[in-house]
Amino acid sequence: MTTPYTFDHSAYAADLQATYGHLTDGEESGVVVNVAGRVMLLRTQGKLAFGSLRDSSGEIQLFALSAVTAGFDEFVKLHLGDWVGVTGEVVRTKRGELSVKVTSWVQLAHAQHNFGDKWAGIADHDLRYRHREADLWANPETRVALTRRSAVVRAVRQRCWDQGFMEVETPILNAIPTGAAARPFKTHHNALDSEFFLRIAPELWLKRLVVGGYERVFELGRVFRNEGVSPRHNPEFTSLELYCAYWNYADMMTFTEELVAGVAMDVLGTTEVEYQGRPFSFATPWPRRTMADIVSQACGEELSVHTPRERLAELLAQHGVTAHASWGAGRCLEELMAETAGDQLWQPIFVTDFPVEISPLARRHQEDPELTERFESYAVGRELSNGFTELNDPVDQRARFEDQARLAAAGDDEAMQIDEDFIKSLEWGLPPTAGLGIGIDRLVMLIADVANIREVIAFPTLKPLRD
RNA sequence: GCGCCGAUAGCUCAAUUGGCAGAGCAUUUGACUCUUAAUCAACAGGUUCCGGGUUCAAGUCCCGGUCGGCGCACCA
Repeated sequence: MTTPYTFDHSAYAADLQATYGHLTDGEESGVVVNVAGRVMLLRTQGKLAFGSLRDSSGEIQLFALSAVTAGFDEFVKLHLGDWVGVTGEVVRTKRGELSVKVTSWVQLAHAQHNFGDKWAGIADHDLRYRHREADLWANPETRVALTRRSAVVRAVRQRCWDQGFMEVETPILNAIPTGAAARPFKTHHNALDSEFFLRIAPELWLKRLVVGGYERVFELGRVFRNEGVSPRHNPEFTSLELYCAYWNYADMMTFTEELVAGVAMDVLGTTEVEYQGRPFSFATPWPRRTMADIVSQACGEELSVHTPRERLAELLAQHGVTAHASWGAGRCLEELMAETAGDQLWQPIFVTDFPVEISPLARRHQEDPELTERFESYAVGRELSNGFTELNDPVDQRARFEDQARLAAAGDDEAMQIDEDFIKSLEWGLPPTAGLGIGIDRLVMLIADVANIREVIAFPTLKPLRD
């Protein structure tokens, strides 16, 4: 059967609901519209039929009568899920349902598979993720979450633009995976006969653009990390990275909280929400506390990066964590925070002043060379953003890379490699600069109030089916 | 990668102690001129995820595998 190549669409369901809300029971508007969508329910009653037409905006009832509707006998044989285009007058039925009284209609596409139980939808996660196109019709909350994701991305972009940041794109195929601590995906270019890695972060490229004179840049894009999959981790995810010349990390914290709270306002119209049943507020300003302060309070004793490593390792052991031989006091302090306080930081907070040992790209703190001017924001017990005053001293950067290389040699497969090109770029001169990274998927989870990252990714990474 | 749990009709789910594999919706057929998850009647629908094993008998018990969920690890 040949179906039409076009349809002269003139109205969306939600617009009709809004425009013709005033019609009283049994009233006819005299206005003829062309609507299209899927028939999600069909109730036939002899020579009458009522259908629920759903489009991207919402639903409107189709009201067909054998005396009025051309091809009525075929209309009532439509399958649930079929796409139809309908022409008819906007009316309200005697029983009060706003409807399009079908005069003519055309099947635009047939649905060979159903869209799940009309009440329960599709519950099977495997089916929902592998065939999101069906899930979107079967489970309205899926459409809400993914639509919200789009709104978040739009708001993030707009706010960055509004602050004078230029959107740029940097390589995804990299000879050296760097800019974060993670295992990369490896691939191969045939013509160049070279090994490439999918980027784990765009950080170093973006800083080179600041060296090049773009003072405010950002990139909103996919990064890839060859790590475990969990309700909070997808192997490919979207990050916002943003760099601003002449700012330090305190400036960037202010920017971060205003960006996130602003995006919540843009998308939800409020900063006060619930996440998984618990109240949560995006309202600014967010508290700022040093890592040492937080760990000290959690452990009930004064601790810092200057505390003897043995003491920190002892405390870690009390929490069932064995400090690896390669861990210095800085790494131990971070692990201790993760064990004692990290997952309890529900309301947004900036954790500041990270040890230099675990921050190879951040500039040393002006008041303590063992620390860096680095922050991470936490919300609902999870890391939301990461930022710092950028290290712009090529000599120190080389030393930091060399420390990383030693870790790699000791078996740390997430340690960074020495990137000579990047060091050379710093030799050309990076002005004082602050940088920021935000996990967009995690931000969307917060704003969409979902617990699983796959619910905010249209097609999450799944294991391919065999056979 | 490790542990726990799950997979039964197109969809959502039952099936007691190991004893004939079921319901609702969808599909098909019929009735019905204001339905709202319409209703009513009837027909049909199965490799119980896959492969082995135990047993007179396996959806159910055992072993192996596949995919998924959750937790741990890793990370954002």
